[in-house]
Amino acid sequence: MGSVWHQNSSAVRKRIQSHQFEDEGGEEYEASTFGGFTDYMRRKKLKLQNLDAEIRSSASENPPIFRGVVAHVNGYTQPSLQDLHRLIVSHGGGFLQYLSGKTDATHIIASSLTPKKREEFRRYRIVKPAWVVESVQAGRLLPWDQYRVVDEGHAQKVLKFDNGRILSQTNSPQSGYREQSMASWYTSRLQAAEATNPVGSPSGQTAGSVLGEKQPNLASQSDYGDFPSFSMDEAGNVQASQQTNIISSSQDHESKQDELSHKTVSPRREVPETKLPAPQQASPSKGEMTSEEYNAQLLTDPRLRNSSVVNPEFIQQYYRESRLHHLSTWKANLKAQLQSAAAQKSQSQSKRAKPVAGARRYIMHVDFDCFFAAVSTLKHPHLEVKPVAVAHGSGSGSEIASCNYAARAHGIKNGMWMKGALQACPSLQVVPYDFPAYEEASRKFYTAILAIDGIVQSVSIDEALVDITELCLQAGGSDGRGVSEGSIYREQAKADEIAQALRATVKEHTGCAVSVGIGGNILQAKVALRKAKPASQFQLKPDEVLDYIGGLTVQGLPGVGHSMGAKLEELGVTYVKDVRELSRERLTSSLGPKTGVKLWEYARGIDRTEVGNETIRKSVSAEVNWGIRFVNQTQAEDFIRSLCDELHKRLVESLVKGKQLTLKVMRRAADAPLEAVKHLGHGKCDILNRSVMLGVATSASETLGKEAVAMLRSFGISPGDLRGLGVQMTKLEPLNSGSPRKPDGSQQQLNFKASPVRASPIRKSIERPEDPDEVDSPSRGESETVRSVPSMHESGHKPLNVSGTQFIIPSQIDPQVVAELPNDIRSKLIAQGRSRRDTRSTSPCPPTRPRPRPTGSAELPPPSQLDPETLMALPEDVRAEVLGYYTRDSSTPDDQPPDPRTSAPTTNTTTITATATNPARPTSSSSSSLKLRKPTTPTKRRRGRPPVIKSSLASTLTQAKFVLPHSPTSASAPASALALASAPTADQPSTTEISADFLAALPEDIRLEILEEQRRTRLLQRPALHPSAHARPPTTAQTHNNPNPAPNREKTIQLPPLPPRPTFTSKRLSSLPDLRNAISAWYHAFNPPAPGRVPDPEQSSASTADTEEGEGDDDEDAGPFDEDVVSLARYLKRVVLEERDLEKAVAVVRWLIWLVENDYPGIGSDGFIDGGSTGSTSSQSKLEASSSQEDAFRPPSPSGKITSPGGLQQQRRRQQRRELRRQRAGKRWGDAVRIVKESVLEAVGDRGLGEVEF
DNA sequence: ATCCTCCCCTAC
DNA sequence: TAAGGTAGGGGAGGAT
Ligand SMILES: Nc1ccn([C@H]2C[C@H](O)[C@@H](COP(=O)(O)OP(=O)(O)OP(=O)(O)O)O2)c(=O)n1
Ligand SMILES: [Mg+2]
Repeated sequence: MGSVWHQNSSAVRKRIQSHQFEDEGGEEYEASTFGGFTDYMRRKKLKLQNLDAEIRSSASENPPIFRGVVAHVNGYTQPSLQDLHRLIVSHGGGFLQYLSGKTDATHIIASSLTPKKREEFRRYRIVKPAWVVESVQAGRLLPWDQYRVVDEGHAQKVLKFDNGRILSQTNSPQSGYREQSMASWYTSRLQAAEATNPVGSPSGQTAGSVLGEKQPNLASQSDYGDFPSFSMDEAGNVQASQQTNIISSSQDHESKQDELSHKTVSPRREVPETKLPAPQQASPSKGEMTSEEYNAQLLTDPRLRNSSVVNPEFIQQYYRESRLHHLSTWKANLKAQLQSAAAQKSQSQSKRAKPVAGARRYIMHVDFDCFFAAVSTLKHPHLEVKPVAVAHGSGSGSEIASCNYAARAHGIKNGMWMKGALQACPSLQVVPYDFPAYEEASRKFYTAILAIDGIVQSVSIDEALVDITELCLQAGGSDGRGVSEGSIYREQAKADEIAQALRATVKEHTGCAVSVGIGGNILQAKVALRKAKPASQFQLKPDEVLDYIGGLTVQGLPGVGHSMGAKLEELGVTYVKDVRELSRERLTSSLGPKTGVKLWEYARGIDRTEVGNETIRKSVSAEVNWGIRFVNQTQAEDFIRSLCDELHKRLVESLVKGKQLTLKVMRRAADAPLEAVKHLGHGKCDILNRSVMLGVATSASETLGKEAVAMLRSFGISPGDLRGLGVQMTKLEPLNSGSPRKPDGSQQQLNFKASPVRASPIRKSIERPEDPDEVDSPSRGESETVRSVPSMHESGHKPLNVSGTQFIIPSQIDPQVVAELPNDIRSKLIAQGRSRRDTRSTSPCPPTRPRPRPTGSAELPPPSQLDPETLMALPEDVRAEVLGYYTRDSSTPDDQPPDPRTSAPTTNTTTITATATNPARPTSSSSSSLKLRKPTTPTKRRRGRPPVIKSSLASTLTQAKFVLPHSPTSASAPASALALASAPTADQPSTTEISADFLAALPEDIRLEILEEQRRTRLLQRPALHPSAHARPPTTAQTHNNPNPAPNREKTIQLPPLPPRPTFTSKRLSSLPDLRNAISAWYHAFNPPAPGRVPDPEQSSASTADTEEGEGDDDEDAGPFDEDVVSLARYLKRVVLEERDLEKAVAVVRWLIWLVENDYPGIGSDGFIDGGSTGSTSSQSKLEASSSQEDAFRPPSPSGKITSPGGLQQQRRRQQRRELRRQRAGKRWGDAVRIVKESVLEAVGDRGLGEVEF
């Protein structure tokens, strides 16, 4: 298998998921059985069907304690949904089976919530089931607040272990009522305790211990406490006591086992204690260090550093050692190879008349016995009869990929963690992986299988399905339909014979045993294999099918895992035969149409699936959820880009490109310790994902990297809390048309029609021949990714729904064009096109809405001629310009009316052709070609504010942006999108590059940051150039043109927040980098960081622009927009009330204060209070009052303000105005601070918390 | 009805 | 120490 294979390509669809990763609990893959998982969502559905009526009627004399309460139960709950329902309804309450977005449930009952749900229910009172139970017991409605589901679902997770089972997971359904019930405050206490006890403390398990349950040893798999690396001691002890035996590959002998065991004893790792040397910290509430600090310390150990993401070669190194990665890769390659072989075969020989309709069939399922273990053991013959397991080491968190039958006799299973395995079998021998040997054995195995004249389908590296119907029927001498006993006998004998021969062959060539299951269909072959298993074969005859299958456990059926097993159990099913008691309807209503039918059929031995069906790849992805320990955002972003390079490589290998990119993130759960149980493992996490529709299918790593980074930023996750990252491409298309990369991709042949291709150069940058990749996305900033564009279609051209108005799309932009824009830009343009969707989905995507633009922007201008592809193909800076132009427009509606641009543009000179880039998109675009209008004016403009950020900024700041981080907002909030990060960013292409002058004028820290960013960008880009497949044009040179490598433009500016400042950063803030970023960007947008703005060409232009608007005026634009302020205030309030993260809110306020104080001493802190009115009310009024003014500033605002465009004023005048404006700005910022502060205080009051100091 | 997105689940 | 990847099936629920 190691050979090289190719594949074909494509089609579309798919995405990733998000949920909480619970597993830690059991063995990851099979072994499981952990009790609790059972329910899970099944209930979700079942419950929905009860009717209140019955309940009510049945219980009437209960005190109506729930009068006024309308509840909805989410997820698994200990008193079951039905019970809760009954309790509530019978005690005067209302119950909603479904929560239609806007309905009115007053309370949500849940024991825990997934991040998604959490977000979805953000506006409700979320209480634990105990509230209901205890209220009923008490005979009165107890205060719900005491039963809050803390934080997110995670919070309580800790408590979960209840029955001795390990439920580690957050939501795992299982928790018993008890834990759920006591939870509430109790829970919080525990959490607090935990928090306090940082990582290191060996006691990491505080929670567990407190509860006392902690589970027995087996807990091993739980991420909660068990053998966290920290508690190495524990682990060590355990190990020591057991003495593991590791066989080195070269020599075997158990004798050496001791080495390892010994070492374990020492507590080596940096012990927890270290943990806190923490410098800053100081913070009160959580006395722990931040995740970044922790990671930094952790990485002090060179060995750890080497095995974590910080190592540049981490990805390669990791994949080289990842068995699961190998399994997946092998499988994909085998599949491709076999499919292509089959295709060729069928082509050459037309044969294959399918067996007649109702004919008997003979299918073999062939599989190596404990594959890895068997092959690895070949090198250690003497271990053959001992319990052996294949793993990377004998440490407690090492996973057993495969274990032999001797080991299984002790209860060990594949996927189990070493700790548990050693407990079950102390004498377990651990042998190392030998991937090349597995490939070799597999190669021989497939060779033998392919020698059979049957239809082959690979299942995995060690497993295959072979349809030998034809061979058997031939041997039997019938068409397979007759009932001649003689024929049937001969057929069956033939099948056995084939299997026998195959097993002998494989055994002979590989030295390992394979077992064969034979049956009349895939299902039967598969279940027969189980019985065949150790080194044998078994043919399940037709007349034995029902009995045999009926005696299996439902989970023994393919496709039935813990979740479905639990649902079935709830339906009273344990064995397959029990399924037969259920009607098809019952099954389909409980499990879904397809699943229900499939199960019904499986229970009767029916399976219509054919062997060898061809399939086309629908997605390509790359992810790493181990070893992820970042100290800062840059590392995270660099890593993501590396992953994108990997993804790019895989896309090219598969000859596909895709239109939808999805980022998957594993974030340390709120209640998870900084150190996972498993060494460098992800531990308990929340899984989040977000996707973007790329207007054009691509495989360019730079594009992927930018989009992925943007999405990552939009999550606003503290880098130290990241535990896993992945990128996936879907909506695949063949790479065919243009070469994937050609240097210039220029021409995608197919597409562009129109204009001759030439790079257009708008502006300087042109020169770069651009690599397609480089060009791709124009802006980089963090934009929020809007995935929106929901409607986009395959062809890509479904217009976005830019429905109307919301976006202001500049006049002439064609929706299609918009659709094609890179997402960050697009998002700006489009605000929320998807708002609806947003709502529901998780994504916090921000529908960024541009500021409220008064304008009716709604109308889209006549379609422009911008060819999206073309646009994508442009060099980044050029594209930025173009986009900036649009952006600008959007912001300034005024201009539009006339639409000068439109017309103009068209005519305009430069046509951008696809210069580079990806082209490929065939068809599509051909039609449109766009022309740009003048590039020259970059437009930077924007209201008088600062150069950078333009509208985007504005938009960003609007509510949309300040959305609670983790979750997507629920429907209600329009704002859901968050994209904080993005906001600042930049969209603004206008700014394009950063001039030297401008840089010079920046504060040192910022400047360094920018430079660093640029450097990084450059580095990254280059590499991309060589991607194996194609060589990219060395174009890089281009960069030179601009003083600043283009890409960064403003974005850079906003980038990172300056470390220096915020002292308060120490705390939680660090976890909100994006938030701070957004605030900084927002603030600096109005208050340029550099003392005096510098005259820089770019800048000046920017300022000029400012002037334009601003000037016209007066400065009204001197300060922040009220709506942004209000938005921030609201957001923070939500942070306090819903996210319940007061510290974060306070930190943000402080950050703002700090910024303001810096520029306007005295105003930010207290001074503001005087002038302002007091009370929130006043603040409001104030806002309103000012608002009128402000409108003027807004770019979009329709008010005619805009005025003199040309505004080139003289500097003096400008200066004067500037000063004036400065004063006003100071006042406005002071007001902003006050408003925000009050909002937080108000929230604090609502929560009944004590006072807060800013 | 049918499609689409976003998950969840399963398998090795 | 450990290397917890990856793709497809399918359900829920909204849009069409
Ligand atoms: N959780 C798992 C399950 C499997 N594998 C790898 C190692 C196995 O050897 C190989 C094949 O998986 P099988 O399910 O076929 O298991 P075995 O071949 O080990 O055992 P058997 O087939 O005898 O049950 O896949 C793994 O790494 N991790
Ligand atoms: Mg096997």
